[in-house]
Amino acid sequence: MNDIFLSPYDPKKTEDKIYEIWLDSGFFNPDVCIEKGVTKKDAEHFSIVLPPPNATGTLHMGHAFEDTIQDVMIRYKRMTGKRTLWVPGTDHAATATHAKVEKMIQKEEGKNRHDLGKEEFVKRIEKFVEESRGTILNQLRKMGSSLDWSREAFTLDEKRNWVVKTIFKKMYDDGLIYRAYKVVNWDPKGQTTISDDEVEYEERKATMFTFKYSHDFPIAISTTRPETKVGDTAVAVHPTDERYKEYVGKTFEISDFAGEKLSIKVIADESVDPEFGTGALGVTPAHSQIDWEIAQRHNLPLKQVINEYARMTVNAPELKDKKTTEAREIVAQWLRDQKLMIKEEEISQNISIADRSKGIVEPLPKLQWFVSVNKEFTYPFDTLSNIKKGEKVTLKKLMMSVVENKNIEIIPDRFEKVYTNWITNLRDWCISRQIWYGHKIPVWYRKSAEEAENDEVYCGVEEPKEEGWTQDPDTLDTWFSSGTWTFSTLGWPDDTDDFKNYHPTTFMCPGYEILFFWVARMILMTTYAVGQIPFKTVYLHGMVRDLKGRKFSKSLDNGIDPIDMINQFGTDALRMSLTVGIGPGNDSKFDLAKVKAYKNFANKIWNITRFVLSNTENSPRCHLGLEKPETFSDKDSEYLKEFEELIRDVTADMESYRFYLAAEKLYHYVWHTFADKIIEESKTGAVGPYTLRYILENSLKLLHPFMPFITEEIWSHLPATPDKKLLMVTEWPK
RNA sequence: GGACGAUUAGCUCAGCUGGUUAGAGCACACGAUUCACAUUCGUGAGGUCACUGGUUCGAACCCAGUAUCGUCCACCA
Repeated sequence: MNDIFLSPYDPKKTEDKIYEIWLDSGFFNPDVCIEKGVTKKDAEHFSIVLPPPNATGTLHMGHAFEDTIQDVMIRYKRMTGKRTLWVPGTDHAATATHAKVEKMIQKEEGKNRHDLGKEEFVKRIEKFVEESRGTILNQLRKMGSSLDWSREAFTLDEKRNWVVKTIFKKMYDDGLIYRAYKVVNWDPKGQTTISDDEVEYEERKATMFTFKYSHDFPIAISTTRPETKVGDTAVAVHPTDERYKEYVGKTFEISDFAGEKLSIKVIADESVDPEFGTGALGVTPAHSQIDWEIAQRHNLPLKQVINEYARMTVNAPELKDKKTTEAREIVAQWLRDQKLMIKEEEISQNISIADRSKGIVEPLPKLQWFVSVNKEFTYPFDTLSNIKKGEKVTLKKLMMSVVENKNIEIIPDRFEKVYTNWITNLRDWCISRQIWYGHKIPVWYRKSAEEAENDEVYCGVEEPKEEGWTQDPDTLDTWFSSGTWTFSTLGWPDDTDDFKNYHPTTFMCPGYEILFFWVARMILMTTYAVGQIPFKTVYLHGMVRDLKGRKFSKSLDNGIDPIDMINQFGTDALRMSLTVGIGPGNDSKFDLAKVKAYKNFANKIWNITRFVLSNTENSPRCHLGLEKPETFSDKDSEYLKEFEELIRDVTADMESYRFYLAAEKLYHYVWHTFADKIIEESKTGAVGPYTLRYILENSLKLLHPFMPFITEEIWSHLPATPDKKLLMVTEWPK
């Protein structure tokens, strides 16, 4: 027996060394596995593309959790002989990175991005991203992740940029990407548009004002934002509302409303709720999504009164350049002074917040790029089981059908409903952003004499050759590129071996919070551009929270660094604590005691090995490796049979992605059956050395996906068996 | 307003398609231990499985409803 077993297990002496051995072996790369004969060339594939962590700093406990789940599946599948590939990568995370670096520069140098200029600012971001990537990739290694580093990708590298441009052009040519002047979500703090998904809601107290525009105006309206009312062009009532019927169709000129001239047409629209407020809605087409839609239906003029900095643009001197919050009180006071105010009441309402900057979203009309989810086009592929070549489809239909028809399995399945409900209500996706870091929109304009809307437009993967074209200054929503992740990492649009061999990928493991942002977008992009599903199974994991059930956040300062945990307890202990008993879609509370318990478990395995080796290595019945005795004692037979059952159980759990149960069973078996019963009984001679060695060796195999370091370390110290090789590529027991 | 989830031991949670006396870890009590391991072992206490009704030979599990907590979506101006 190696002397190493005489002292307690020390992860620090083991983990980095073992990871180097794995790297040197090359077995993280399936090509090497095939070359060296540990995987059959024609074996079924199992592939995962790592959800790329944002290159904005360091990995947190949620990443550690996510990485563990994936590595558990990857290691298990590799051992069962699958052609197993796990592709690493990082995400440029446009908005998040942009904001983070701008904040850092502001703090350290007191400058904003405009002080630096576009070129310099983007350079600084790239430098920051490069550093973060290094940190993140290093942390992934510490977690033991068996990622194929030779295939590493970045969402903003040249290859991925090529894919993004290719798909943008394809969608543009298909009429699925269009440019339009519409009311969008504008984030005045981040100075960019954002998509509907990036809007969060926060409940706040507000005042609901009820008033009339003028004493001559017959209808009272209610609003929480009186300052926007200087931009009203209509009042809408329900068509059946008897109270206002006589006014419908009439236009009222109001010579002075808080210093502005208004022209208000009374219209009838089904969308108005006659029960709410006065039953009449002041329509502000430029500053409300819903009002914009009403205005479209009734051909109403639009009057913008607020700018990108959330300041008033009207000419009235009391309001001009005022912040909207100031203007609100000025208009309210004017209404009171004019005796036009009818009622003021405190209500609680949801206000829209930009998820990244936390700025209050200001709906503004802007000329932006959109992906149309409801426009029909002819499907060009014959590779999806439910949609035929030549069929008329929409992006929405594509996204819906592959989930409804179970081409893609979502675990836990309750999220299927959440997904389909979201798709049903999906509106066109605003994809252009006014930030500097990200994929540039592959569109060029040539000036026309008139307004921007009439510019000549060129969309292409490469810039136009002739003179006089200017590229669109905007960048793309980061999720546009993330949506291509499963196939852009595998070489598409080229007909590469990787793409043929590993796509559709088998498994995807994101948190449920990015079901819409990312999972849905991957399904959209892949079914549209490639004619395949991106993955067969999506395993949505929950969030790791602190012991009080709160999110980990900087403001609470309750973060726990996975690397600290690794240093204290070892990676294997951390991995077990993040696996056992945490089912899909469930949030978990991170408990130090649990990590400690699995550190103890690691030591238990260590000592079991010490006992088994010292009691079997000189046993005459146990020759080199494992020579099976001719007859077994009753106890031997019983325990071996019990172990077969464990193998079957654990294997079945792994096959159906119930690794959180498999890990628990193994823990319980190894400690309370193997150590406490079988080994104790072996001391009386009732259990033979073959049984001990057999159970030890096969337990190591079963535990390896969960606790790769200690199992590989112990494996390397076992007396040689005929097919001695790394545990990570040893066959899974049957 | 809509959808979904949770409610099981003091705490954190398992319990996969309904099947003996409901499980684990931590914590607790008592005891053991030079002979693999004090990062140990044994024993024990501790539960109306939120509540009400129903289906069934049988319910923590299925159905209907109630309560509390939580999440997501929509958003009324």
